[in-house]
Amino acid sequence: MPTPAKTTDARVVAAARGLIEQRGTAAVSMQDVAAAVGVRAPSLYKRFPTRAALLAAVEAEVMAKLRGTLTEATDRAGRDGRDRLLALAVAYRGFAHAHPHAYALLFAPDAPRGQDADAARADAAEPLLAELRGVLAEADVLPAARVVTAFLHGFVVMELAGAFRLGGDPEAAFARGLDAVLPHRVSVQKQSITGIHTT
Amino acid sequence: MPTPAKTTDARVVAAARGLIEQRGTAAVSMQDVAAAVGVRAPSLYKRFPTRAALLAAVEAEVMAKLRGTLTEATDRAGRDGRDRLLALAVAYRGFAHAHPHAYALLFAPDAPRGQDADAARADAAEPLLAELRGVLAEADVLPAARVVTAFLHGFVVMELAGAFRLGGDPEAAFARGLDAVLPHRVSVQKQSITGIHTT
DNA sequence: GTCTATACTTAGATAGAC
DNA sequence: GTCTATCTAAGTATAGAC
Repeated sequence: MPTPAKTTDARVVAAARGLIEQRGTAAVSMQDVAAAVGVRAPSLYKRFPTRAALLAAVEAEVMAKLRGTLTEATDRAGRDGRDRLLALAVAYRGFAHAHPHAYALLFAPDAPRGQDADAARADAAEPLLAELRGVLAEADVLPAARVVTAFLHGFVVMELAGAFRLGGDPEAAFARGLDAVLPHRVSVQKQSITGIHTT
Repeated sequence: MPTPAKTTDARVVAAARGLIEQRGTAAVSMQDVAAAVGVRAPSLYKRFPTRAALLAAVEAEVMAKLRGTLTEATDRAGRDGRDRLLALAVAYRGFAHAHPHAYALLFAPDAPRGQDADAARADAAEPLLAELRGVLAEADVLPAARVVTAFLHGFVVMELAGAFRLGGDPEAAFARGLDAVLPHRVSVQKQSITGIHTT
C-alpha cells in the first residue's frame, strides 16, 4: 500500500480557482494552492506537470461555470427571443462582475490553452449560439455571436479596468449597446427598408 | 560635478515600451530595461520609484501613440461622418494588431494607473468623441463612444486571444459589428420608425 | 546620477526516500 | 502519492561609495 491520496485533481483545481478569484492569477503560486489543499508543493507536480497546465484546468472549469450561469439565465427567461438574449447578456456581465479575476483568465492573451480549455470555450459559446439560431438565419448566427460576445467582453473589461470615469451612466451605455448588437425583430422578419441594414 | 546622466526618463520609457512590445509586460524586468539603456537596474529607481510607476509611464506613452494613430486616420479620411468613423475603427484594430502586448497594457485590470496614464486615456478618447459629436446629439455622444469602444476592444481582444477558431470570416464579423455599433444616418436625421430604435 | 554589492523574497521545478 | 530537501533562477528594492 503506497501513500494514500490526500487530495484529488478536482480539489486542486477548485482550490486554485478559489485563490485566483480572490487574489488574481499572478498572486497565486503552486505553494499557495498546495497549502490550500493540505499538501506540499512538489506533490502537485505529480498531478499537473507545470503551473501552466494547472491554470489551463482552472480556465476550463471557469468556462464551465460561465456556461452554467448562462444556461440558468435562459432557463429562467420567457419565450421571446429578444428577452432571452437580454437575459443572457445580463447574466454574462453579472458573471464577470462576480468573478473578475477568474473572468480575466478566460481572455488572457498568453493563457495556457489546453484541449480541455478549448473544448470548454466552445461549450460556453453554445447558449448564445442556440438563442441566435432561434432568431436568425443559420449563416448569420456565427458572425452575430461574435459581435455580441465582442461587445459584452469589451464592455465588462472596460468596466473592470475602470475606464468609465468620464461621468455618465454606464447602465445606459450597456442598454444602448445591447440594443445595437442584439438582432432586432425587424431582422427576424427579414424586412428591408432602404438605408437601414437589417442585420 | 556629479556623475553625468547616461540616459533620460524618456529613453527609459521608450526602451521599456520596446521590450514590452516584443515580449509582453510580464517578461520584462527592471534589469532588462536598464540593460537596454546601458545602465544598471538600481539607477532606474532614481527615476521611477517602483516598477509599477515605470509601467504607468509606458502606458501613458502607448495611449499617446494610439491617439496619434487615430488622429492620422481621420486626417486621411473624407468628410462623410460614417466613413470617418469607419476609418477610426480600422485604425484602432490595426494598432492593436501591430502592438498586441502594448495594447494589452492599456486595459490590464491591475494596471498601475497614474495621473499621466489617466490623462492620456482621456486624450486618446478624443478623436472618437469628436467624430461622434459631428453626427449625434451631445447627450448621445458619451454612451455611443462607450458602445463603440467596447465593441472594438472586445473584438480585438478576442482576436488576439485566438477566440475565433470556429471557422467563418472574422472580417465579416468585424464589418457587421461596426454596422451595428456605429451611428446610422437614420439616427442623424432623428428619424423614428415604430419598433426600430434609432440610436 | 550611477555604480557595486547585496539583502530579501519568492518562485518553479526536481531527486530520491518512504 | 506524498514527503523532505534542495537546486536553480530571478526578481524588486535598498545601502552606501564615488
